[in-house]
Amino acid sequence: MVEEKQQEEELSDERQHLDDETLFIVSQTFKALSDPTRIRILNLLCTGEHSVTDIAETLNLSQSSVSHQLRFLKNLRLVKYRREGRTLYYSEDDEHVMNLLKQAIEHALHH
Amino acid sequence: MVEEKQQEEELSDERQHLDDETLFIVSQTFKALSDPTRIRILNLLCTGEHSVTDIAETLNLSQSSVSHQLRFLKNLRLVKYRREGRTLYYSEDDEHVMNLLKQAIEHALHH
DNA sequence: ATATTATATGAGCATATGTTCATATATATA
DNA sequence: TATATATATGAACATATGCTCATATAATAT
Repeated sequence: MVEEKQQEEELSDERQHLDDETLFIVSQTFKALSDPTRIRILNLLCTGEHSVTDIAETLNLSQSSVSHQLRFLKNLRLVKYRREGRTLYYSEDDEHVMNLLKQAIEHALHH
Repeated sequence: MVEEKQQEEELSDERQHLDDETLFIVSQTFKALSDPTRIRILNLLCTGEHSVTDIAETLNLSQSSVSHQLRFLKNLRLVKYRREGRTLYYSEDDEHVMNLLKQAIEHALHH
């Protein structure tokens, strides 16, 4: 009986209470998606890998700004890169987060 | 032939280029979900409606802070309220955004 | 070695954000 | 009307954020 009650409490806790780490991960994930520049970069990377210069030119952003944002996204493991000579090709690295972004874009487009 | 080409361009534009309004809506939506306090409030509202005082006590937050954040969420139409005497009961008002939050929480919990 | 190209990085700055504190508003009750 | 309760609001403040500018690093080519 006692065990049963404890398990119930743990279950409801698991569903309702968010521990600090989970809260941090979730908030960081959404923070990554909360900036227009990062959204545009990730949306571009949906179409395949792109170099830093390419991203900057395509989206009409400064090289520095793109590089800073890519570092941010790289730290969160949302993107990865591959080197070819002196060029770095960036691409998506988190299917789940890209899915969240796609869902939000689709929803916003259909007003 | 000309029409066909234009349509192709429109289609690829539709999928790749994000207009300013869409970009704004998407970034605002994720911004709402990027703060730990707001996440906790929305997560609590998953379990049903709650008064401002109740939210503040349950989550150990100041009444003012909760009220400010609820105004923020209300402006984005993510929550609504119903009055009963001098008490306001807040509840979810955007199924789609709550779904995004639930997905992110589930994903974060399963590490 | 020197120059060139691609990218990264740090400092500085303006703006945004979230909290607290004090107070205002609104409803209910004595 | 006066008081208590529930919530909202605005100012002030500290911190976070995103950009630019200048410069550093890294790889390649001459």
